[in-house]
Amino acid sequence: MDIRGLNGQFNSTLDEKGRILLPSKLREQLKDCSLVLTRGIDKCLWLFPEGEWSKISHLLLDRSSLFKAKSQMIQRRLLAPATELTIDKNGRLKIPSSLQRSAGLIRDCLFIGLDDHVEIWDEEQYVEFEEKCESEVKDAWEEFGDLG
Amino acid sequence: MDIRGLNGQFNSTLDEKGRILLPSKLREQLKDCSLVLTRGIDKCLWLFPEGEWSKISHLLLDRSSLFKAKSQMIQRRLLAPATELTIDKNGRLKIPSSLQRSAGLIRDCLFIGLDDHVEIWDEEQYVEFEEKCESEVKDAWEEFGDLG
DNA sequence: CTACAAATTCCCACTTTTTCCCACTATCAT
DNA sequence: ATGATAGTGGGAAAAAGTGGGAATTTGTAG
Repeated sequence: MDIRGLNGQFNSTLDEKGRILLPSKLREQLKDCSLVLTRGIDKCLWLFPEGEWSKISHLLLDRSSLFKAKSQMIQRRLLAPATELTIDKNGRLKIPSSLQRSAGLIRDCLFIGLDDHVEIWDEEQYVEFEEKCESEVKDAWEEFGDLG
Repeated sequence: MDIRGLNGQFNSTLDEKGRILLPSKLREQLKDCSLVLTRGIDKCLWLFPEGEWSKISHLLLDRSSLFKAKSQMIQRRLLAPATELTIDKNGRLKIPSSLQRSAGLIRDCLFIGLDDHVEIWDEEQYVEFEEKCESEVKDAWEEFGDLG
């Protein structure tokens, strides 16, 4: 199914068994979708409704070739780690341990809605990342204004 | 048999006898195929379902010539090391020691599904390789976005 | 051709991880 | 209070993963 309008920022904690509660607002929006989780471009995970993900993955696969180093790398980095998730009876997701590690998830996490997908960050990692980007945000904002 | 849609990223360990467990999801997908293992282009091994491998190997042979140094090189590097594997009763593969050496497999390994084949990396080698490629991935991703 | 060592295969047993359920607490509105 | 939703934790069965001994094959030197 195709979902848009995912938004909001929520805290949630990962337990020792690698489970994390999907915040209720997101759960509400996503309850009828299959979900796909994969590594994001930054140090986070991306959670997609299956419909949105399949658009992206097909586009990538169509353009990829065993003979092109770049497309192989994109496949390794984004397509391969993708895994289908289900929401358990308590509304939680099980994050595979390899994905926990790649995003550096420890315990306190952040869900960030980005319209067609949701990012999952380790809270500490995210604060760090945001600081690092603060100056870039200002530049990006000015640049953005020039386009209008 | 012809298999597509191989994906996922899995850890597995090579034991002292050169055996490695094929992760259960891949095992499920590959249980009815003969498998071919050969050296990959990067420092890894390539595991192909026989059907996909035969496409590739024929393609390579068709384009190659005794008189061209490059095609001889490709034959030596990719076709010659190819060996047929079987899955044992416990779901493991026996990796010939020459292939272990060429990919630098020690103990902790990574299986990476790439649609029509699976790569087998030494974990440490892969982490190193990925770091080296991280910026390239970001560029490729932006480029990809411009096409959509 | 035989005898011995090395390597491979087969099989069993153990450990770890994952999955499925259920129980408990907290908060809020009725 | 009471019942509903949100959030946490943990036990136990099942599945996945790991190691190693014994049997069998292979290869080699006498």
